[in-house]
Amino acid sequence: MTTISVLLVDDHTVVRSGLKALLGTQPDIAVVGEASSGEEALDAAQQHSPAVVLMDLAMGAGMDGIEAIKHLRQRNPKQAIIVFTTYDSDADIVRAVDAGAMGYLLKDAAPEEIFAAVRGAVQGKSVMSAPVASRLFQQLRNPDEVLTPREAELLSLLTEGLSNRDLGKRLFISEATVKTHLAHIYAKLGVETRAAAIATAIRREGMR
Amino acid sequence: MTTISVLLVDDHTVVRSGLKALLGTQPDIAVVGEASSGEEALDAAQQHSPAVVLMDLAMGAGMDGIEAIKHLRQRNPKQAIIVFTTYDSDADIVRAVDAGAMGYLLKDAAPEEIFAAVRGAVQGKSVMSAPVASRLFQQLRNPDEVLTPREAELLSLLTEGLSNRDLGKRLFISEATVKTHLAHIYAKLGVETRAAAIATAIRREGMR
DNA sequence: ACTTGTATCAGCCAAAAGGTGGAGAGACCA
DNA sequence: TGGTCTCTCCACCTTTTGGCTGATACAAGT
Repeated sequence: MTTISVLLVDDHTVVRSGLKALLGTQPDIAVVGEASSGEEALDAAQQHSPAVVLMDLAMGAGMDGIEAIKHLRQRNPKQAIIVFTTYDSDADIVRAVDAGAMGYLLKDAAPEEIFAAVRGAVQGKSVMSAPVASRLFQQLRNPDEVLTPREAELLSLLTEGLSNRDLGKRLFISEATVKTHLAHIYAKLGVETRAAAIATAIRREGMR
Repeated sequence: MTTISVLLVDDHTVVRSGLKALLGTQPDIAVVGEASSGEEALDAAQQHSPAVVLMDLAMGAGMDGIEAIKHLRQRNPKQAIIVFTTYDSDADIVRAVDAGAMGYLLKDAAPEEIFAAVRGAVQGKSVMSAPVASRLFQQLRNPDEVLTPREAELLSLLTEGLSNRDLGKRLFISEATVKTHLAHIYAKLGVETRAAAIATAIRREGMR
């Protein structure tokens, strides 16, 4: 039996110690490091080269989870990354999978689910919480209504109340392109205005 | 030295074990029970009569945190209840304090903060995370920023994505009046656009 | 009686957003 | 190679929104 080394990335101290306590009960799993931000995660991964990285997507300050995942994948593609977060937002799921996440767990997952995800990840298996899986399944059934990564990115910024101009600046694209993306997003979400899009996004997608 | 008995209420297993691990390092604090829902919390409180209840506001199903706090206070007013949650929503803070919470901690609080809150709570002291305190302070300082009932009604409909015209029809007022109310709402929320108002309302005020 | 707060309405103007109909570049796949 | 996606950009036009100023009416508290 090989021991699986795990790196925990979460800006909440309690969540980290909770995971550590839970994973500590498993003889074949060892937490080798902790990080509370994306930047720290990169350092810690460099230092410990864990087999699995358990990462929260929402980090208070600095690099967000998605960015961190991309960097981690780039440096060590063999490393399995499991997202461990509170919400099952469509956009986040798509972006995380796109960035290279192997699994997607919600924080209310049962301990057994977490263990299974860690063990599965090192074998190249994708393990995800049921609500997440059902969302992905639905997306496969209706590919027309799935936002592209770029659109999801826009929608996410949209829910922060930015104007088209600000969106353009933030994403380094012209206002015209912003409007094009928005039109597509509206069509896919089945709404006519940005207000409705934001409402739909936050309510339906669990965005915050 | 008296040992402080604590009951943990959170629907996330990892958060519970994290808190347990953290609090376990303190000789004067003992976790005497855990619950993952409001209903369970009431039972557990009855059984263990803990000195302090650490409770998450957002519980997946059934009774929410606020309801649970009210019931707990009713049964045992001497018990100190500390809210331990992820977001510092204005509405949640007010409602929790109103329901009888002694403290309000955010999940990214440092361990020392948590210990201090538990110890302070049994002495009747209110301990809260800095962002929470600053919000409460701001509310006391600026009663001007409280929405009138009519404005709140509008804001609520706004978060459903309605246009000014639709808002007018729904509330039987002219579009001009809608615009007036909106201008007041924007000023009070400190935003310039309806998009930002919706984002602020849903995120900060806990509207869903 | 006077002030304050709330709710209602109007008009004007500038800015932002949305609709329509394109179009080119790069990736990927059959 | 041809088709399909995705992302990017443009122009033109209409609708919507927001900023500003000002007004009336009613209720409640001082």
